[in-house]
Amino acid sequence: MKNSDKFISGLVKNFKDKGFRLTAPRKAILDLLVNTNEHPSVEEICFDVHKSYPSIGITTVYRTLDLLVSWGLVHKFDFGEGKARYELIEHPKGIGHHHHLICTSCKKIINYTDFIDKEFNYIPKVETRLSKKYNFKIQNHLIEFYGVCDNCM
Amino acid sequence: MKNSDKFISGLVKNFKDKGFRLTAPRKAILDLLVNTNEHPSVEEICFDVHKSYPSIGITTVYRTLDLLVSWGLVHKFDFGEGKARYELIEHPKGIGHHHHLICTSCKKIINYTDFIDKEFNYIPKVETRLSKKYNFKIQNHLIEFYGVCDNCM
DNA sequence: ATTGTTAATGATAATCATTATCATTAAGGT
DNA sequence: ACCTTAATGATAATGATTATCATTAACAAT
Repeated sequence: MKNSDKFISGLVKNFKDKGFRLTAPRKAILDLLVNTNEHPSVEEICFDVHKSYPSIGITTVYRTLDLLVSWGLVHKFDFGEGKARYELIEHPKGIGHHHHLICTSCKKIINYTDFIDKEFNYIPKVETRLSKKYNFKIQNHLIEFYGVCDNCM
Repeated sequence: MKNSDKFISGLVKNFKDKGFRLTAPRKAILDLLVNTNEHPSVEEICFDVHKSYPSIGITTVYRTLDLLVSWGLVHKFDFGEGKARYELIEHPKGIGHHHHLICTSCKKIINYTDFIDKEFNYIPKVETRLSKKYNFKIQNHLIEFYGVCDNCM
């Protein structure tokens, strides 16, 4: 069994366990999310899914993503483009968890994944503390640094 | 001289130094930003500024905020409401720098400001490292934890 | 396997934040 | 006081997201 199939099974299970129906458009959307390394927008997801499931409607893409986001399985990004971008939080073969440097001038986004040890230790400790204090089940985090890039200085 | 006046002077200087004109609507918007503890939306800013400067147009609010964001003086937040919210990055009397816990189910936002020592040490170290590595001048950061709150569990 | 219930879909229209346009106004140097 | 030109604000245009609703199809019960 491919690694990505395992992921899809897990996602599918989520739908069933929560009493939602497992439909063809939902499967097609999940399949796309598992097989991309990007942060696709709704429009891009719709365009791509259209290849395997031509009758896909954009409304369904919005609705399916909303579900996945509310279950903490997908993260919804806003990079200031006026539209959202989406990414599976646990990704079978993606670029993996990453943080961003965002240039406030030209909007360029730099992904970085080369965390130092300090960074690995920091997050779990803070998460444990906050979870307890606020009785909040943390599923994901977003760390972004804003500033001025090379070209814009 | 009031603390908030000092801040406004600094902001004003920014406009002059960069060759932008210091106009009444811009002054009114700065004044509002300095005197709020909220994360106001464009609509809210427009409404409030209208009291002191009734002819304010919403376009000017957008334009002024864009300038301040591009200079790294104001942070533009997206809390998933379909509209942006804004806050002065260095605030004379605000709630101060804070991070967020965001419930992906009901969208509730919890601010927390009680950082532990580890958290104080972590950020500057990472910023120094990233600044050097990517030749990027960091002005601000955003740390958000996503999950499920008390009520939604 | 067939049926019945009802959630899910997708075309379309509606909404709403943001951006573009452009004639008019006013900042700030001369 | 005048001039140049950036800034303004009313309005229209755009574009992402959401609401509506008749139709379709999942899947539990038979």
